[in-house]
Amino acid sequence: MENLKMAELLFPEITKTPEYYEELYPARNLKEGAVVTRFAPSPTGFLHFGGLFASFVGRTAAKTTGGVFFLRIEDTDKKREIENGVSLIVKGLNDFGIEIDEGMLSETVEKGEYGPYTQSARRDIYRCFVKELVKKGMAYPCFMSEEELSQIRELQEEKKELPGVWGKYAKFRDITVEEAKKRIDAGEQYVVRLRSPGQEDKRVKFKDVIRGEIEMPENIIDVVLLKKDGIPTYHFAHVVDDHLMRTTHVVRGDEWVSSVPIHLQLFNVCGFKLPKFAHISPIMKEENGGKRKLSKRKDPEAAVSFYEEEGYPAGSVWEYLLTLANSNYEEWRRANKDVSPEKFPFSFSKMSKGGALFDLVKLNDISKGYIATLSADEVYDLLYDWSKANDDVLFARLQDKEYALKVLGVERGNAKPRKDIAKWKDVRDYTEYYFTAPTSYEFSVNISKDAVLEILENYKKVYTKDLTSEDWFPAVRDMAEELGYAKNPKLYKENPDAFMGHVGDVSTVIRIAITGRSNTPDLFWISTVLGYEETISRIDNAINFLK
RNA sequence: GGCCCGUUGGUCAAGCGGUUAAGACUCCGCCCUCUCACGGCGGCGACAAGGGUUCGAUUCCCUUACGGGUCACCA
Repeated sequence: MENLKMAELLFPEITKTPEYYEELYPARNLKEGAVVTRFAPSPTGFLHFGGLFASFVGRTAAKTTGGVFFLRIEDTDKKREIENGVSLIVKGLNDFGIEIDEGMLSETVEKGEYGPYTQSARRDIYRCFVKELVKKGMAYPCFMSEEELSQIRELQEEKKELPGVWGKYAKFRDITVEEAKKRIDAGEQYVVRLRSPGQEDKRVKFKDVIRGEIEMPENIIDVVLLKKDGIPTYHFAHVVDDHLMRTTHVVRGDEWVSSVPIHLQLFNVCGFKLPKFAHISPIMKEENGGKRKLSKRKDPEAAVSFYEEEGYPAGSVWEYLLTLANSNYEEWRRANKDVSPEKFPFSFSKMSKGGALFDLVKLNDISKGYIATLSADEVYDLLYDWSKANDDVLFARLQDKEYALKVLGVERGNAKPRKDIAKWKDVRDYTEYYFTAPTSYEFSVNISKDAVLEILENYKKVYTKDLTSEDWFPAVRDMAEELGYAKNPKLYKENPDAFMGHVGDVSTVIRIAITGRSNTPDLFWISTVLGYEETISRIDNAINFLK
């Protein structure tokens, strides 16, 4: 009776019952084994790599099991919230192709039957469930002041006891309705706390799908359920939301494992079925020989916008994350070259328990491999979008699509495609010579100026309009031989004194004349892209430069 | 400090009582080759330390060290 009165005193405006919500959000009709999970960030800043990783894992788990992945915004802390926080997260997710089945699509728009997906819009739901707890005597109003709280904390530290409001320190546990009413009428503010049924010497066990069995002391703290502003804490909101949204797997960072005993207890007192937990280890960064968590403030690569700005395609980042999540992915990838990554049999239990160091070199390697599998058209489209926002010069160059496709198509699409582009930011420099003729040249010191001129003059005669790719190299080789160069490097090495050099030296001279560089892809194809006139004109430029 | 978790080559990692301790990235050779890239072959390089248990421990237990997380009316 007392409990019921207390509930009405605290929550007079709540008329709905938990049953109402249970019916409103029925069990999901999904096939056996389907994973329902979510990404539940606070809108406090840009999406960071750890968040992207967590949502990626959730997305992958849902996708590979025919489940649901949704985005819930945890905005119960108004103080830390920033403007456009939701948009920042949604954009970050979009940029990397993390698709959302349900939840927030923008600052105000959402989709799905289990909403609202923003916690601030769920106030009545939480209050309804807290009211129920009060009715059952499992929760109570607490009028302790901040000073009192820090006082008991000091005392507890002194006595080396568990800090927090528990047992004998929970002075409002048994407050009467009369007293509560008196204090409320007097304008006192209060929080609602759980009356923890935990016992000091008991332990709880749970199984994390990544980390396995974990055993910890049972929670005995009367945790805050509703803050003085009537808004729930993370702990309570998490329990109510994930129950009502029918989450099967709670995927989140491993900073949460230490509060699992609280969550376990909360699910229990509410009479909710327990979800499975998947606690992901953080991605680390090396610093001064040590490891530390990738930091939003200190590390540019912590912000997902870094990858967008550098021009790592979503597919590259996706594959990198997959190798980070399940290390057998690379092996699977090699065995299933043409299969979509979505078909990869993702497994929580294969995830690493320790934090992995973020490895940009590895990302580059994976990205090169990924970009090498793309067609010139695909590269063009991705590059077009990227340069539009990030590189005006490149963007202007891409306006001549026909030419750009030729440039991007050099040595692409064959059995051994080139792997030399890791990110779009590299492209401008990498393709520079297709768009601007070299203005200065550095020919090898081993070859005299006269010899260079001789090679170039002769090459103008050799390089004809109708030359094919099969004929090109033999023609260069013959020319080299005539001028006194060995027709292959081996011959030259065997008898260096007999030759002026070898065919490689000759083609390098030509290469530098045309591109200004000593290392480039196949010269014939470069010339083909440039066109006959341009090629000859560049040779002439080089000749004039030397004279 | 209490409570959790972790520690296999420079990095990411297989391994789950008996293995010459996989593989990938990096680095270094060689081959292919007109340069570069690709590709192929090969090499360098590891079970944090000490105790147990066991015929036998990288694998199981304990201790130590180191690293990480957490102990809010923040998530």
